[in-house]
Amino acid sequence: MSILIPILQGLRLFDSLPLAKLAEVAPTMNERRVERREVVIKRGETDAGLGFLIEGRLQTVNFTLDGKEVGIDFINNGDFFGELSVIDGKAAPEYIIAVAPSRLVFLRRDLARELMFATPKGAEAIATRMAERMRVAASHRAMLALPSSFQRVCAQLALLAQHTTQGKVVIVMPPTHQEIAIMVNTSRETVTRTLQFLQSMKVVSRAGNELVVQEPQTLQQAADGKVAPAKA
Amino acid sequence: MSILIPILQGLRLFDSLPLAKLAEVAPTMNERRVERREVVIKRGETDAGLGFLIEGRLQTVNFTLDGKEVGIDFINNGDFFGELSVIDGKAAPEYIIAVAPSRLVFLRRDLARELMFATPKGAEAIATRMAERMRVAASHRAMLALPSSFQRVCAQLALLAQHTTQGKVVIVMPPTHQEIAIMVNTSRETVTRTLQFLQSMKVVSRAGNELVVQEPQTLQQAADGKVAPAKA
DNA sequence: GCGTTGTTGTGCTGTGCGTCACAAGCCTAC
DNA sequence: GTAGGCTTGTGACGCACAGCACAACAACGC
Repeated sequence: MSILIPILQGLRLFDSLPLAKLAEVAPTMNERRVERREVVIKRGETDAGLGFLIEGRLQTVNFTLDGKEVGIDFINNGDFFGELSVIDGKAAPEYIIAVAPSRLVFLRRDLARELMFATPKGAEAIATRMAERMRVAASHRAMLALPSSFQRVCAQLALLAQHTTQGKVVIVMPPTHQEIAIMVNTSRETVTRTLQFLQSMKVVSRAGNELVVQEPQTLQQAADGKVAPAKA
Repeated sequence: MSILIPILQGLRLFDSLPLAKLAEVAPTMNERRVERREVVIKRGETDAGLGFLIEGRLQTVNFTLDGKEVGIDFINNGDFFGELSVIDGKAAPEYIIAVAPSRLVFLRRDLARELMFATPKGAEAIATRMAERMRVAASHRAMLALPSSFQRVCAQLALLAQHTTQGKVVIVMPPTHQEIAIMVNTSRETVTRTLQFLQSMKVVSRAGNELVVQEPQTLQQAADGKVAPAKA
């Protein structure tokens, strides 16, 4: 019996799947470890299969013709990725790279399709997950439409923030300024300046490899354009 | 037997469905006609059901807190919409409004779910369609990330363009400058100026209620930043 | 210790484009 | 016709911010 099974059971897509089915597909999957900056899926690939992120963090990115990097969104623990090609057989629209050392497994396309479509439950699980992705995409687009860079950075920080059990709001493993910049379509320097401003206002503060959001509602107001840095 | 059946058969989601099933659900749907600017689905609604656009054109839009309108994408003949709430039962993330007089029908949520999930074919159809939506969303985001407004307008025009049977490339029922502006996150004036420039370069030209793209590859190059208006 | 490489911080300059303002078409209505 | 809507076109102003340059770190290896 594969050592993967307990890991697979923790994945959202699989949590409704009977153990027997899991045991059936587990032997076909093997783990892969990638370093930071390593490419996981190339744009244009069609047969990468369905990927699952066990540990680490990935980012979907794209490149414009002039070589500028464009960040799309992050993939966190337990998420799957690469489902578009699995569903429609067409080329992957973007690159997926690791932004932290990560562990992943892949499921062959035919087996993935079987899990996804053979049962109503599987279909519902995959549709629900895709709907979630669409909602993330929608909020990301709404963010890109914000008028000022300052607002976009704040909005992105608000999206990244998570509540801890102690009621604090933190961003774990904060992305680099550069990584934030390409997500919100601005320059690295503007991100730095925005964060400087937020720190001077005591809205956020650094603590090791966490970014603590001290005033979540102020951050939200900043994203909404209610709070802005002084002109001079 | 409902007069709707032949219409429904023309819809992409239904083309693999047996006639008997269609006849079963058709009586529960009734047609609705909306005028330009009328709201079809409000943000926050949860039980609108699955909508189908028979004729006309819809646009998904959102509003920022300061009242600015943000265009997301267009829904054209034969498309369905409102699937997110049907799948996950959560609130609609955006408004859907008519940009042209339109005819639509709605399918109740429970029946829609049955069609979508009861059979592997239905599940595949809906997943494929959602994958298509995701790809559109991806290309839309890639467009929003383009550095200059000029490029974004050109890229949006390129997305809207369709090939006719005579090998010409046209944009039928072109959106107003304002509508383009909110889609590409720029101002109406910039859209006007971009179009003026493109017309002066003979890249596009107006012909009645069509916009003819005379030089599709030049338009694409403009979107890629290879062609730009003169500084002065 | 030293060098190397990646990240963050800050000043300066130029300009793209958002915004305001207003003119000029083009509808439909009456 | 004239009036009141929308949509399109164009000039002028000002500022947010991209881009450049460089300094100050931190983290790693040797």
